[in-house]
Amino acid sequence: MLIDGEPKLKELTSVSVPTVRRLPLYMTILKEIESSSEHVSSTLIADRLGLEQIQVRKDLAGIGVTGQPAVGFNVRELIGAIERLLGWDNMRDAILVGAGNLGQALLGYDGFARYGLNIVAAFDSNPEIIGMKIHGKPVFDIELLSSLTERMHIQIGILTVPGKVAQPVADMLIKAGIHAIWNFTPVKLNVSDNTIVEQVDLAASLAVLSSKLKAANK
Amino acid sequence: MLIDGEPKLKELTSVSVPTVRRLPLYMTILKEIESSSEHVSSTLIADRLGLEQIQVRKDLAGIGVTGQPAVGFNVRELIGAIERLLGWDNMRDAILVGAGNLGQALLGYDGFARYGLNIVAAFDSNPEIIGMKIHGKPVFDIELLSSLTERMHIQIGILTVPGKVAQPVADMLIKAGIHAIWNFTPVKLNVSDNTIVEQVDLAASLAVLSSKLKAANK
DNA sequence: TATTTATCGATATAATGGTATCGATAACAT
DNA sequence: ATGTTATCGATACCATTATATCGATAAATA
Repeated sequence: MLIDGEPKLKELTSVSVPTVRRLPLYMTILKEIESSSEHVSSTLIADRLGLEQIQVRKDLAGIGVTGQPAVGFNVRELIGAIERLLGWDNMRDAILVGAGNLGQALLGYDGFARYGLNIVAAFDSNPEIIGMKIHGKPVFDIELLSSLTERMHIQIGILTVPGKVAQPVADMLIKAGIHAIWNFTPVKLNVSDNTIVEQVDLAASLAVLSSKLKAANK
Repeated sequence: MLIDGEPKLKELTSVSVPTVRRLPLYMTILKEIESSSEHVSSTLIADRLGLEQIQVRKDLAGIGVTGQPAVGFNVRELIGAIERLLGWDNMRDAILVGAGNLGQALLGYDGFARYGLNIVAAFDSNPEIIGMKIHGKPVFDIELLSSLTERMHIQIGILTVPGKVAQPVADMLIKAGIHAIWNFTPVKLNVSDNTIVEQVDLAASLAVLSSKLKAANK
């Protein structure tokens, strides 16, 4: 509930989730043209991404940058604004729990650096991989999770364990001081309000694909 | 544009994407309780998933099943309806292109069978892995893509190649008769209207996580 | 210099998706 | 038998997101 007389700070009116999800797309375009031109129009960005100019303009207005009529937006200013908003300007450390197939793939994905994400270590319960290095990252016994994470003040945990243990491992993460869980398991996690959970839902994505294909085959 | 007198067939009014994305969640619950009870209420499903009863009821109404007041929905009927809508009732074959880190992880993910998806083979250009079997799936030279895919009448292609080659490989897939591309690259693909592209956008997901974390740290 | 064009921002409108209300039904308990 | 409770479906309402319109600005061109 919003109290009426309260000052509505620009900083507090958060950008909408759909907008945030599009920001990385904009970033890709911006990085591409950064070297070749100083300004960019909403039309150009929209065309490259198959979006509407208006939507792009509104998104950019939402993150607080203003363009110049007949000129466009300053590319470097845009990049800076998006990086700041997404926290890509300074690296964030993360740990990964569950170094199975998917976990190992994520450990080997070097694209995260571009997004300001640095996976410092992995944890697992399988004695066969504990002690190993996977793509250069050490794999520790999950029993050590709490002490290491707390000491390093890590806030982000990437959850790639089997679904059956997702909830208990999530509980461990939270106890260890993790504030944000990037959840690759298909399990709906039960967490308190001050923990952020972002779900990567492959099943949902596949469902959309399947239903469209089914509809097209009719 | 909808002509006024036209009959509005129930079959053609497609279910909304947000609804489709929730169907796999419902499925999980339904499978869990299938053996223990014959009916299920929207309240129960909603509670388990942290959703609203009304939303669940509306979704289920949308896919064409009706419940019984004071009783609930028939579990098996629901399962059947969702499976049919998503095409999970009969297996769909798919091929995967790009057997790198992520590709190998997906090849090893046995959960897809539950979603009616069967990856029959992988393709890559790296001579070191061509000819190998990864998690039991053969890896072929990408040059063979067209002939094999066409002969097997495969419709779904999973794209896990590096971003730089995403577009040309997508073109190859389409030429080979693929109708639906599950795109794990961060590249916006340019395809004709009759090709379905479903994007798995990790960057978008991470962006949401980051921005929420940033907001929480304020 | 005047005109055209590309572009923006502000405001208004439309579409979509989510939520609330309420009457009806059937199981269960009194 | 009657009342209470859980549940559904239909309708109405609200919130969010996307799109359209239009006047203003500045660059480019005639």
